[in-house]
Amino acid sequence: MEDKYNPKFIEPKWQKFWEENPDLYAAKDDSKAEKRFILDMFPYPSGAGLHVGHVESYTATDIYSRYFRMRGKNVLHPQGFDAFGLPAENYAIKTGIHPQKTTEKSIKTFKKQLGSLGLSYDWSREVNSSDLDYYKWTQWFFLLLYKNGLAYKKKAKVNWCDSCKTVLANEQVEDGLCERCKNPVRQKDLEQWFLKITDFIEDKVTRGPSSSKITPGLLSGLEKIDWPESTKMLQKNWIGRSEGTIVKFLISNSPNSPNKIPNSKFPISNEISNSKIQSPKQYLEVFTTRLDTIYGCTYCVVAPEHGLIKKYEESIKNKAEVEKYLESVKGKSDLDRTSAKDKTGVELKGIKVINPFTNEELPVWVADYVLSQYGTGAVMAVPAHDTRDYDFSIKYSLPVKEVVISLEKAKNQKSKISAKGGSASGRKNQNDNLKLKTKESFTDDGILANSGEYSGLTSEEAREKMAEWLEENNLGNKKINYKLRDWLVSRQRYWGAPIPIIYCEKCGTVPVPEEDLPVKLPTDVDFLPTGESPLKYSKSFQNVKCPVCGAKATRESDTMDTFVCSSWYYFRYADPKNEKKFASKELIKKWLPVDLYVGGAEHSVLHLLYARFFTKVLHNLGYIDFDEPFLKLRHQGIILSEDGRKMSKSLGNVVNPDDEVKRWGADSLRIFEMFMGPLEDMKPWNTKGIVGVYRFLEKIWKLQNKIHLTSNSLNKIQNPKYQIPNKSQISNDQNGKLDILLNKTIKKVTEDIEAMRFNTAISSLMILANALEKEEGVYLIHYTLYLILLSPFAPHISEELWNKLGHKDLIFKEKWPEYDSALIKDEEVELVVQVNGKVRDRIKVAADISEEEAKAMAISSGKVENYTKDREIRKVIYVRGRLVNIVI
RNA sequence: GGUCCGAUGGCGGAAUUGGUAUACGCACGACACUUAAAAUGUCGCGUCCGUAAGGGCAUGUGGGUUCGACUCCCACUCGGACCACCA
Repeated sequence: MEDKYNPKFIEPKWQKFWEENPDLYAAKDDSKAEKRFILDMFPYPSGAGLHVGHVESYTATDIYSRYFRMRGKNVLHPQGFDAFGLPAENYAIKTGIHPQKTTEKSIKTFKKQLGSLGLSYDWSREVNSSDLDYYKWTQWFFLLLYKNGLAYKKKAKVNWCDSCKTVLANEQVEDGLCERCKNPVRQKDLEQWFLKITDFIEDKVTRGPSSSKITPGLLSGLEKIDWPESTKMLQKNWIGRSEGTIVKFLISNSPNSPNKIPNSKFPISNEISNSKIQSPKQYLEVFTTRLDTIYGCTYCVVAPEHGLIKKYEESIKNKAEVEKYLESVKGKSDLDRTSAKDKTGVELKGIKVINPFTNEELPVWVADYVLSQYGTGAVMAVPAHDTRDYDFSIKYSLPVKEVVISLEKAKNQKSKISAKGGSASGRKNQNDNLKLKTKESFTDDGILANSGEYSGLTSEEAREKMAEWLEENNLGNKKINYKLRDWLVSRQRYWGAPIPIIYCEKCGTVPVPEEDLPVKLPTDVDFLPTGESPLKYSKSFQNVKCPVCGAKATRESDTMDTFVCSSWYYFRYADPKNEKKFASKELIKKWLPVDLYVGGAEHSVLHLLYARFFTKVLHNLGYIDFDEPFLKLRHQGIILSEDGRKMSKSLGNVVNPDDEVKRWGADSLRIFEMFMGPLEDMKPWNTKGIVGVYRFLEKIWKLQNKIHLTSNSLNKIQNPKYQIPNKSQISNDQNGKLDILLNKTIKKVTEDIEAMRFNTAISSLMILANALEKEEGVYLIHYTLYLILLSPFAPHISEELWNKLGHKDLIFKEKWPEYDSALIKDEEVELVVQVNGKVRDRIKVAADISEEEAKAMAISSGKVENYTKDREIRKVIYVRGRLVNIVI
């Protein structure tokens, strides 16, 4: 009786076996073999369990891991759980069930689901960021940063979510809304802990024992790592480095204004020089990347929060109007403020500044399109060359003055000028031209005009020269600005790692001594959010003795952003049980950095930037000798639902991997998800598609009945340890074709796995299976090698069939086959014969045919002669093994 | 608005990186097996003309480079992702 492929039976059987033999997948700390650290982003154990996106990336790393194990590498392929976080706490608020309980339960479900997929994790190294033994080290990291001046507390305007009642990092605010609950975020002043990530943007001299070394910064470090270009670009943009200049605009009518401007290039106007006041000069500092446009500056704008307004309160003549405006801005949420396309502002009447280059007196406006946090919170407005300033100038009828013209325009004018033969008329012409063009701003670099001695220079040259002049005269300096802010890590939440700080009335801020770690999360808390951390109301937690003086003191009641926990977890896998250190130096050296990291692109900035920061800190302090944690990074693409939309509970179009495993088996689900398309691509689910993969596995199952022995191949059968037949063996062998195909498949599958092109690897396995199936009988050697190639993709069926062949050992203990390069070359090839690039014939020739012979054969081909008749052959192009192109 | 990416049959996608476009899978159609259906197997499956042999046209649109372009260059159209008043 023929047995049928039955994943329901064989998959649990092998999963049980693997579970009972955890050593099979364990990474060996003491092995001398070359290591491979292959890592998945550890999941947040949500109550919803695993989704198909998890399956996609976990299968990819599993295939990769299994492949490298078979290549004799010492593979570290661990998994763990990012277990702290808001959802569990929110659930606790709703139900009163402690987050620890729900988290434990979710983790159990997750592990069961992961097990049902046949993933080859080394569970002996599991980490859980909410475990005491884990967050002890998260706190240790905080102290490390604190002790090195990289963690500090300051009062700051923070993003506050009224619904979550907590602070959010800039990165967690989307469109002015809370990333999690979509509530509008508002600004609030709070004392908060920050980590100094901005210290590591640029390269940095190390502080560790070898202080002559450099820690490459977050920017330059991107250059040497194998990450998707788009991800690197996102990080670069997020860091937002821009080179510019600080320019000091003299506040001309301040109570302390000087009577003249030193070093000005222009005679000072009477109005200003007659001013009587003679005391320290007051300046408005602006930041600009377009210093070359400064002759076109027609006013300045400060942010509503800018200090100037308060300082010169008395000089402002339209105080009521300004105050009203400031009030209206304050009422706006971040969303209103950034989504408003219409720019608003009010002139600060009575305040004037002086452009250091032109000596013109300019009005100052306040407007909320200028951001207080960026640069100096003040800008010079050049309507002719900045779209925002242009919009604003149109609305409030402010002058527009063009001072940069495009290269082509400059050329045209030059020819006009020379045609007219006089520079005087030329200049006039130029001015006319400038006045005409006020429909929109020209924001590109170009050639300067109307810019005094700088006219005629390119923008780039002008920026250089102008900055020099400013520096010489103490009126400004070059400055690099970044969008990236320091990382705010305080959260007014319970379910996170407590910040290990104690506040003593006498001693002030005191770090918890290392030997007192961990600072344990108390259990006597009420989860209902109050705007303060629930820890604040736990007596057992709050009241402590000051570790320095022993006096009564209180603990910091905020917990850390969960991204702190996930910034270092990959180190812990190297040495997960260490009680003395976050990981020992030797084991870090053995396993890290991570060779392959796979996870969602949504982490392109947050987690991946923070993790790099932590690694750079450790490098800088001499703990480790590498400075990038993840050498190679790949993202799995989002799997859409069948209708092309995103899967979501509310749309009811979520595919549950459990259902698919139940129906088709884990092997089918694994292969199907890999076969859908390139790993990184976004692709829709196709319910019917998995059937094809199931049929493919069924086909392989049935092939076992075709294994047969011919007299020709008897030697192979008698020797159960297979070997690839050599060329002389196959020359008499009817199945020589299959040997060639098998070798080609070995090559293709090997190369594709290494490049993570799993979809084409599977396709080539299907082609070989189809070819084997067409044969009346299949050689054992072919089948044996086939199963080995299949095993990383479909571990259960491969192991079962291997076992049925009578092997005592497991298939994944087998060596990955090498292909025979002599056997991947066809003896005969099909040459395409083209006439003028169009295919007209195909001829079979020996693979090693000479160029002359090939050309001659092609030309004499009957079909070709129809086209070449009566025409002269001008040229013949030969591409070895591919084609002959006859040009007539 | 900016930046980046992409566009190939009815669908997911392949194409040795400038050399046979549409591999592999799904869907579909015909046939075989069956009382019937399912399953399975065989064949077909870009499009147009043609009984056929064969030929024309096709990789979003238009142009260019080349003996030869899905692949390189220019312009445009559409779609997606990210950022979004960062001076």
